[in-house]
Amino acid sequence: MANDRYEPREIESRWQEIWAREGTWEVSNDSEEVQARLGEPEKSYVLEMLPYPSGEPHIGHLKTYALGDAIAHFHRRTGHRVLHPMGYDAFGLPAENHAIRTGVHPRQSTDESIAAFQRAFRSWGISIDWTRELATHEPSYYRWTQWIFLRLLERGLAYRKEAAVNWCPHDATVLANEQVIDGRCERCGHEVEIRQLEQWFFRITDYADRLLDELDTINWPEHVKAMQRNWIGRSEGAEVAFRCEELDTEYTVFTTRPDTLFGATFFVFAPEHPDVFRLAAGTEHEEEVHRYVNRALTESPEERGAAEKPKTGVPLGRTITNPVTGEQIPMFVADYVLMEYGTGAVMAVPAHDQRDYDFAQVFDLPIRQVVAPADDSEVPSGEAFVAHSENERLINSGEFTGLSTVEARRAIVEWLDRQGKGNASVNYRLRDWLISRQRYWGCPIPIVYCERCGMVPVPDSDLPVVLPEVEDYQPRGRSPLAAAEDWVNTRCPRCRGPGRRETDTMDTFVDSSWYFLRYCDPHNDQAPWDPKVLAQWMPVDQYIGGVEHAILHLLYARFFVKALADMGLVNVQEPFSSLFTQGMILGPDGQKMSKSRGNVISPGPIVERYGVDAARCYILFIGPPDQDAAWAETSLKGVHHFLSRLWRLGLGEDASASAAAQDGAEAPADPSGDALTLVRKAHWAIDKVTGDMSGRFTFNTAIAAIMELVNDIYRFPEAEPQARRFAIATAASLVFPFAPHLGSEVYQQLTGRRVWEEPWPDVDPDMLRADTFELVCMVNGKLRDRVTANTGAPREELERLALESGGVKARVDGHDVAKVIVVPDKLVNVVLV
RNA sequence: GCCCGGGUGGUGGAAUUUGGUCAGACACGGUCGCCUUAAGAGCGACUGCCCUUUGUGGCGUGAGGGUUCGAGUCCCUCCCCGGGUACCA
Repeated sequence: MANDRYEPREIESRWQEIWAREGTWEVSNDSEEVQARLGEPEKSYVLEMLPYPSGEPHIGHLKTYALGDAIAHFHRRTGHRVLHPMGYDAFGLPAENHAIRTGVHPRQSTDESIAAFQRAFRSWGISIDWTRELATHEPSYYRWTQWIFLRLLERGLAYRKEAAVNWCPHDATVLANEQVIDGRCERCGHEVEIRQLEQWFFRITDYADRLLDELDTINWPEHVKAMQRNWIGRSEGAEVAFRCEELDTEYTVFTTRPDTLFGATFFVFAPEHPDVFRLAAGTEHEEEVHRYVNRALTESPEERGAAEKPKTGVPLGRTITNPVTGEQIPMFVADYVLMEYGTGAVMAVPAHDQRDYDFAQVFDLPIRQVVAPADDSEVPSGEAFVAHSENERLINSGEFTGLSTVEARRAIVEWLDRQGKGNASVNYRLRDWLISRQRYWGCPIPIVYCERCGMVPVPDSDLPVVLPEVEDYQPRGRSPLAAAEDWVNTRCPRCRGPGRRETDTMDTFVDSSWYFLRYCDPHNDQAPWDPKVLAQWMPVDQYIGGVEHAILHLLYARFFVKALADMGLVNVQEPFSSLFTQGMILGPDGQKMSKSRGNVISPGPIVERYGVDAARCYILFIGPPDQDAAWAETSLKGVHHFLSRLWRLGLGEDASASAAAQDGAEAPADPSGDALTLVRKAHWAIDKVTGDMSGRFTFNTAIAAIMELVNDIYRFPEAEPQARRFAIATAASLVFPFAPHLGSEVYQQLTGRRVWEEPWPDVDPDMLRADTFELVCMVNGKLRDRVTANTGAPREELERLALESGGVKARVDGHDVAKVIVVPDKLVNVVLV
């Protein structure tokens, strides 16, 4: 033996080589015939969110893939055929911005980064089926992104319109609503402007109800579902038409509180509302309205959105009729009303809406209470009465007075309906998905504009529309592709006349909205996938990724799958049956890792020094994986120490290899003494680890259980060798999903076999219970004695044992016993009067 | 404001599934010892707080109340921290 030190890198590269050479983690798409013959072992599709290849992988990647890999290994060894593929989300702004700075083509920097990720994944020993690898910037992939775009276009789910859109002046491109955080670009942090532009959209709003309702069918963390519900923002209410007699026009508003209609004492338009100028024309306020609107439009969304700022607005100098009271109520324009939500106009009920109340105060407008608090309490002055319970009743509301707010909602909507003045309605916060980007490094939109035929889709047979080479990536308010004249000028696919290509590219979230489907059938060049093959694998059984994608990616992917399912191309309604969102690894200072803070931990040197098994185990041991955790190198050393101890146990057994060959690592038939203790501990560990892997993914306690097993093996050096070998082999087998190299190594030392080919160990339930236990004897809830009792002993016997025990007896004598609580196999509590 | 999480030793965290003793598993850090020429590694013991009563002692899971024979765990009120979201009518 060269030395007796644990040398992880040697062990790790040896096993990695075997897995690469033998393609251990590859799975095939079986024909139906083969499937029938195999008797259909259950499939399991385990997937981590694909990485965005930029620079080198960081420690967060290691966490994601260590988590997914542990689950994949566990599923394999519990009898599943596991699909565990890998790919790269290769288009996107960072590579392009890098190109602008350095002149290096985005393809080159992206491919270099992909190579770095590939090296990392191999050196981390992640069990990937490399035959299914893909990257979204390859024409063989984005050909089908374009194909899907055309299918959406055919169904009216992709469309072009001019709209007020979010524009990032720094990145010189438009952004989806989901990509604007607090009025700023999620990528570069610059304040977003609003521009009127003609852009491509996906009609995700058509799916709002299904995206909402079908959240109930999937096993996702509740907070992620809540975020999606919030984002979709479904509100039930009514549309109510208000008539302006003076100008003979009608304006509809959306309200969630039709029951307060009698309290509507004025009416407000958003500054962007197209009729504002027309309404003000010829009134004394005309000029003031123009000034106000112009100022409002130049304010950034952030300035305007400040909730605490005092209400401002201007009267339009005209009135409109409240449809239930017939009153003429004044109209205003005010920037607290948003054009993007509802109809861009609201009925104002100052008594029952805080914003309307504040506005009414500024303009001294009437405030008419129409709902009475249930308990007749006074409404605090300066506040609108907005709280509502089932018991509140209407006042000052004509024939509806006395109804509860719930009844009134229905009754007033019915009345409006009969009068043709309104109807029940549902409103959403969700907007259609804006997918155009005025940038180079993305998937070209397969559209040609022809003077004669108009907008013409590129035929399927001409796909892919390949991204051309350009000299200058600098965005100048139009896509850099516009400069590629040879590419832009083309023939119209319909009339063969001159045409010009669409020069915007697609949002990269389009690329990643369907990659999990392509993994199922990655080499198909006739279709994006064969629906029959897809049905073998979809849905993804376990999806793993960061919570930062809770809305964007996860909502878009769900929309894609539903749309594709409606076309008959996909067999499921939801892409990801179960979702696990992992927490971040923070720097040693407890702060988010960042170059500027100088607290970045790179996986490379860590793996070099301690081995990847130690790094992976440490990341999982640090705490529950869905929580954030600060990096602590000393703790990593502790895990390395544990792995060394396990490794040395394997080494010790190697010396007695002849014995190992005879009885392998079977548990001894009838152990006793220390041997029994060890065998029992091993089964306890199997039970604990299996439970942790199946439910909440609390790998930290699973690893702690294996640590306890290893500690016990050290504690009983004299135990019968066969029991020791069983315990060591069990520890190796259990640690394999977390430390696959060491697990393989130690297991092979003991048994000569490959641990990943072995089924997951079975628990012997008899070994989980001891024959006797310590019966806790309490008096009035205080511990007074312990005695040994037989497991499974009847209540009467336990009660007798407790009452006879010295500590109890001394306190019970001379008192009356009120009752005796017996918890089988645990305790007896004697309650005195 | 609203919606989710969460608050346990010097530190990360266990125990929350089903209310069941002794809270604090497993680690980190610390103290002491063994081994070693030394260092490292390794091995072992101790490590919530308090006490002029060292005891089958007292106190202890953000604060206060409650239910119970029994509460970190359930209920109520409140405080604090993290995340999401917001003039959404």
